[in-house]
Amino acid sequence: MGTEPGLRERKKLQRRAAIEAAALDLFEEHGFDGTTTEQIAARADIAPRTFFSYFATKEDVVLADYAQRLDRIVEELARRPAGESPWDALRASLLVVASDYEDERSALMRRFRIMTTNPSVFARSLALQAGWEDTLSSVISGRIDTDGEQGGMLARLLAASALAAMRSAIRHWVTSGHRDPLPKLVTTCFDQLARGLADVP
Amino acid sequence: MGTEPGLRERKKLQRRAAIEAAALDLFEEHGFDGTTTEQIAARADIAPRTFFSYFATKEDVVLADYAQRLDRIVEELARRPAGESPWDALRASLLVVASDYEDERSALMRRFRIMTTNPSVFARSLALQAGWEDTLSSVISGRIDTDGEQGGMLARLLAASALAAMRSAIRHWVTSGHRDPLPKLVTTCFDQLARGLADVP
DNA sequence: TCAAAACATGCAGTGACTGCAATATTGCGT
DNA sequence: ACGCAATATTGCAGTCACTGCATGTTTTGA
Repeated sequence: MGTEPGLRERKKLQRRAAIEAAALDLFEEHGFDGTTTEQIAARADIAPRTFFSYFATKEDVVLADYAQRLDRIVEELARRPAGESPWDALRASLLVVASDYEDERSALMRRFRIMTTNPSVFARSLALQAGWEDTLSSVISGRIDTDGEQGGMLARLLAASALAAMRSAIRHWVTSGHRDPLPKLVTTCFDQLARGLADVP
Repeated sequence: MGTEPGLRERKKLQRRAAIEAAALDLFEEHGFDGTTTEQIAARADIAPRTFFSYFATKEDVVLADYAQRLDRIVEELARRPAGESPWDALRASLLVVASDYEDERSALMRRFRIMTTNPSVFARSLALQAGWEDTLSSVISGRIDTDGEQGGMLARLLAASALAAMRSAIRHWVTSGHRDPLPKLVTTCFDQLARGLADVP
């Protein structure tokens, strides 16, 4: 059970990291479209064919961190006290990721820049976020106290709104040159949604 | 200025429609991945190369209606009285599209079915919706009465939340077998967000 | 030390998509 | 009605992401 990861596992992680590093460098040098998977493979010292046993698509390399982020959110969500309202639980969980983002700002910005300048990467990013929405929605529906048949819709609305808040905050954070710390912006958005959107003049 | 569309324009529309019809049929017969652009071209009686002067990608054929939907929303948004709150204006505008959806239910479901079973179509759909968000956000920021530098973030939050409401409602509409009419579900979601998410138990 | 499982690699192929040059069609002034 | 200019369609050749399969290599656990 609790055995150390073997040589095989370690090599796999190393390789994955090597591919990622090689790819990001090349994307910055020659652009996303200007880089072929062969070039990435060459720089990472692997066979061209091997690239695709580590990443399903070229786009996925840019978004390699999304899976762990989601894990982190779900983990945090599970840690929240049972009495807490779904919205507060979501806020707290996403704030954790927000401060991760703040800490890894420069590394993140590399990926953002590639993402925002390339439609296919951007599209893939949205698809992954939709996956987040599905997951959060089903986790939240366990915390929701509604017996009606529309509980599913409500759960999804909560998850979708939370991610909308997060994305709006991130967008402002990035376009305003990080004037305010991300967690503060995220809090502002969550507060607005908690209070309701009717009062926006 | 107000001249009739010439032969050229009419033929273009006809062809576009022919390609769309051919493609949707084929997608249903052999699946999206199981259909090539050549097959579509063959059935639409055009050269393979010509397909790509009508649609940028194979995915776009499934989502051909998105552009007009957005036009419709923006148009409706412009028609809303100046005194109305941004949120109510968004609600009214999206409700128009919601009843369009309700009316075109069966035609829509064809597209939905293809969209939800194919990751790349789904991803493209999200990208187009992100475009909606951009547009709505900038239109709404004109209606927002906030001088602060965070007005942009607020505008985006409104647009993103409105679309989140719409998507949540649509999802429920589809997965629950259209038990309730879409406009009613959309209203429910908008009401919840107007009132605030803090009160969800 | 050895057999089996897991993995990397090479090869050959498919199909979306592009640029370019040639050809056809339509619009319009005369 | 004619012919020129603008605009579309078409064919061709090419690039590249991605896949299945067969083969060789490394790692593991007994």
